[in-house]
Amino acid sequence: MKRSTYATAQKQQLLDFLQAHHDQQFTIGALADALRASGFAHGRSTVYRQIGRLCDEGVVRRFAQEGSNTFVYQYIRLHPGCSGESHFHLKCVHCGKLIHLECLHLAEVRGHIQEAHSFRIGSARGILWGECSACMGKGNAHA
Amino acid sequence: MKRSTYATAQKQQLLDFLQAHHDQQFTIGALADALRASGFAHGRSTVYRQIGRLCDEGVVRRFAQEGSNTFVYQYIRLHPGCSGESHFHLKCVHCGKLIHLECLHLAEVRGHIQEAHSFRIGSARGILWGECSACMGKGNAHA
DNA sequence: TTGCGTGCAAAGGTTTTGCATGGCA
DNA sequence: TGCCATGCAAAACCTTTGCACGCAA
Repeated sequence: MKRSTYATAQKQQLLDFLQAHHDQQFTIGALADALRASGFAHGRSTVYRQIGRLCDEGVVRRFAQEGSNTFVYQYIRLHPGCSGESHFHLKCVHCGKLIHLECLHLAEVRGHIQEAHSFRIGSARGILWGECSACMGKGNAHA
Repeated sequence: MKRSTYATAQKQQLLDFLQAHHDQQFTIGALADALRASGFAHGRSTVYRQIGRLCDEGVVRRFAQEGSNTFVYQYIRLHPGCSGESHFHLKCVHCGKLIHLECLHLAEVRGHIQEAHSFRIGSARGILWGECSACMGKGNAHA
């Protein structure tokens, strides 16, 4: 199911960078800057286009931050033995950190919601927003 | 903690409209149009400003839709006896419908995640995206 | 050699801001 | 009467698109 694709240096560098920082989120501008520093001159359009492709492929996810209207992007690490059903993400509102959860307790939740509430949580969509332990300590304000 | 505020017709109409359609989401443009039809000429800037205020107050929430870069807004109905702890939302990826859930089973989940995974789900942030029963029947494609 | 990928610049669309006017208190 | 809210228009911003060149296959 691979399309016609060329393996370009830009594409590889972008993917490498995202994988290396899989628990962080980046704006397009930040990505372009970071990659420029890596030695290649990445145009913004290219980053947009590559990111768009990665989003389509499900490798990267786009998030909206509260209070901002620029989107951030983040690599979604898919564990080899990930069942999907029991796979959830916790995402910190403050720092954007993404925590991957493989927990049977949560698999049960998915089933419960489907049966008791007639609602099917998408396998890649089990994301709960909240506050990570690091940010909890810093006394960040909002709920 | 109310600020200095004047009760204007526009403000009231906007809130009324959002409350009356609390399970639907709207773009700013759609809101402006709908309100214009209601007899008042709502300028876009005003809608933006009022919506922004409502978001700050927690009465309205802003969502980003996949594949679109315009935001949608939705009234968040807060039930009188809502504990917060057991209050979750299910939001349909397809139609945007927001289902309010008061379920003890989920309250337990919140506790579990906090204890076992050191992560605190915000009381107003327990939102799970998926597919509602109506859209499931329509055979909508994506996960 | 073919045609996709890239980068620049321009276009497109959404959201924010400045400023004069109008309406609530 | 004072001052916030409104609405128009312009500005600011992010994202997408057009086009010519470069590079992978």
